[in-house]
Amino acid sequence: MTMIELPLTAASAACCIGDTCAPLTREPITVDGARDMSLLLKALADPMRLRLVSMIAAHEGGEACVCDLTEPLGLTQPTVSHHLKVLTDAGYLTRTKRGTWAYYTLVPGALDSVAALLRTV
Amino acid sequence: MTMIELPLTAASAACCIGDTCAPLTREPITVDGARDMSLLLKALADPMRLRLVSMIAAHEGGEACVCDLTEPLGLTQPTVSHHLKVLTDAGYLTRTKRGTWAYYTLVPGALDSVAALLRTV
DNA sequence: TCGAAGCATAGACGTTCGTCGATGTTCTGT
DNA sequence: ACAGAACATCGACGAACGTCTATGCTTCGA
Repeated sequence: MTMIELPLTAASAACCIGDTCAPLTREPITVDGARDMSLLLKALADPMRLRLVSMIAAHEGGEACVCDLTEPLGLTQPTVSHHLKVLTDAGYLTRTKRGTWAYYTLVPGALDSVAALLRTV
Repeated sequence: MTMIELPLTAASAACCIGDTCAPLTREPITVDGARDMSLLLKALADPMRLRLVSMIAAHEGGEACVCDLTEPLGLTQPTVSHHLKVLTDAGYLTRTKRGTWAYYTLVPGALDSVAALLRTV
């Protein structure tokens, strides 16, 4: 069987970390699993990025462009774009470009997948 | 009604962040809520700390001393103690000293509380 | 065609983080 | 009382992170 390396994202995280379906409390997580999971958590472990996720979800239509998010956060546009890229690369957000605007949306079930990873006995 | 400032820990995290019981997708999280939640996630967003939590949970009796954890991680004893302190301060672990040994245990429901915070609609 | 708007990227800078060696502290056994 | 074991704390150092300014790339409207 040929194994293919796939980038781990927040949406596909549940029950796939380190090729072990056991929760943390059954047997020790693998080294690779711990690394992947830490990347997912690290992308979320920032106040501004948490607010970004929350604001996008709460925004009308479940989507928001960069210009909607810059002012309420009190950050510059490049910084907001940076945070959005981190969240998108981790699999929490998707980007859709319409005209000159870039609209960001939550990936359905992404947060739930990560939450499932934290589940213990 | 008198409000008392309490340190937010992983065990008490569920439904208490920023005084809002709404999930992230209802209305934007508060500034303080985002800061507190990021601290909880940051404590967990490290490969070695994830492995520590997992190894302690999988250890016999659900507890482990520092000497049990140093060698399998390939870290020095001060580094392991440092990580255990971070996890303990965040509310994920408890410390019990018996003799010269310090035994660490998972706080029941701590991971679940944080997982509940990530729940969205 | 050209200027402006919206966004991404690049480079720089100060801060935080993970790790280490050295040392302090507490407890046990002799 | 003392030597050793187990652990915590301290100080230092390189790497990673968050933020900024400056700049480049598209797209739209005049």
